[in-house]
Amino acid sequence: MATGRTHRPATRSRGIPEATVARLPLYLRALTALSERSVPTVSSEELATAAGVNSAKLRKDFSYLGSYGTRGVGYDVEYLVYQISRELGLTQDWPVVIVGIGNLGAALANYGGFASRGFRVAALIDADPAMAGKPVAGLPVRHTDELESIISDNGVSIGVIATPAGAAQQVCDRLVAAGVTSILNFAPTVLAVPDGVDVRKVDLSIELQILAFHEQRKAGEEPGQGARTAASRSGSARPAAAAARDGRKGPDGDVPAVMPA
Amino acid sequence: MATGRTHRPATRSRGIPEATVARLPLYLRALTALSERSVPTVSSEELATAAGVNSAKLRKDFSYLGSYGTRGVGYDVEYLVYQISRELGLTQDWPVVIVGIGNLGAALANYGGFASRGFRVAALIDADPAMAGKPVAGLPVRHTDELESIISDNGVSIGVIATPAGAAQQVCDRLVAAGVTSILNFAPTVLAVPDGVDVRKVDLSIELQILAFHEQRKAGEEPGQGARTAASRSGSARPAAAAARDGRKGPDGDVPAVMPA
DNA sequence: CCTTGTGAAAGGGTTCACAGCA
DNA sequence: TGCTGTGAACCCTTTCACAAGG
Repeated sequence: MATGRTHRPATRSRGIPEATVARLPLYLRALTALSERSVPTVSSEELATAAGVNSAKLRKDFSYLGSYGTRGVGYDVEYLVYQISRELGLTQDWPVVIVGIGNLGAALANYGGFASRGFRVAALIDADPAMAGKPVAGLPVRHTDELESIISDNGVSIGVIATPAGAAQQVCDRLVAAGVTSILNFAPTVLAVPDGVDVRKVDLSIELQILAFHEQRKAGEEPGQGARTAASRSGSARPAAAAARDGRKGPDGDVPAVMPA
Repeated sequence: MATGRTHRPATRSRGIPEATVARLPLYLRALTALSERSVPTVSSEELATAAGVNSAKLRKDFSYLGSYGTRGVGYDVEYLVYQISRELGLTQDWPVVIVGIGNLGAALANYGGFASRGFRVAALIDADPAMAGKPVAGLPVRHTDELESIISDNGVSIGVIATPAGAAQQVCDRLVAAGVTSILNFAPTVLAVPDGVDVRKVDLSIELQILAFHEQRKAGEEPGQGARTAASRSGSARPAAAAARDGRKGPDGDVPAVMPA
């Protein structure tokens, strides 16, 4: 059948487990904040708290990068920021294209965290001719016809898809054919890509559904009090709570999406 | 400070592993598409392909829900749609509030997949007085002052935060105090919440950084082996030169986000 | 003392492979 | 015959607990 690949070649390269890689950005953010406050060193305990994980996990994660800490003291903030940035490949600048400039695409284009950390929006692309030339976040929107040339001219290897579900696969195919090897997909569809291409997805409705699942459980076993009904009020129910972690996968098509491309 | 829970008595929920719960929405989407095409039954193999997972995993997942399939035949589409919807708590309507109506908030408000399955946007809330009353996606934007009353009047238990990072924790606290027990956070911050409250986060820059990590690896070892994909030129991994951005600037847990709340 | 770094134990999740049944 | 449902193996991740070392 259709490829359906969404895998990664096994990231065998040199250790570092996926779960750890997924947390490095979190550590980096916390460290950057400390750095701005000119904090020289942090303990695994403090940093872990700031990043929302537990210290054992953090130390284990860092152990995969090397021994960057000092026993009895902690980690040097600046040094760690550098090491993690390097590990994540953020010491270089990655040009990115965003396809589908609707509300979502515009929001992404305006997103500050973007430009600030290793990424640069090389171009905004939309299929609507009426959008062409219109400035969004300081950049003129380019028409889809130019997609291929934009990618090769700028050496873009990362693409963001913010089109409606119906256009996603088509856009994806063109991006890949033009040389993009990493895709961040906001459209609620399972993208089929050849081996060697990484796809990560962000799906609003999936997240909401997962929350609804847990919410339902809470309502179902409300302690004492009577009246509950879905969404009555009642603060915390049973700590049947949570696990907010990240689960990745590829959704499939249906749900109307967010914007025109 | 401190991230609320760090420990959980183990997902006692009611059997169903977290990983499975995270995939149910995928199956549901694929099934809904089949349902619309009036396909009566589907095999684990077909459905798995449509959902982007492998059949063994899918069958194992379904086994936690019960034995809804027929050996030698497959699964009844309509029946499964119902069972999964029920399991996810989508047979009831969940009122949701979106706080922070900038580009992102507006995109979320316009998101069709929302209303279509179990969720209903009860209100759009923003801190900017100028926004008050302005219609977005057919709903008038309400001012933050009304947050508490909106939540209790509508029995809202799920809230979406699409504000800048700086306002997120504060908004979160108010939501929780007002009775919200599930939060979907789009702001790049670690939210601290009391036990019993679920938080899931969607973070653009984290996803991009993870992609960059893998992209960097690809660039590093570009194996001769042609035909590694449809991606014509392996010119992938072509980080533009560039040192980086200016020293300071404020990329961090305080990244200028997407919109005002 | 203090905190890191890490073997080893414990838990989940994924995959295998086949028994069981329509 | 064909496909589901599932025990068991396997593998990845998290947690524990302590030795190592500033």
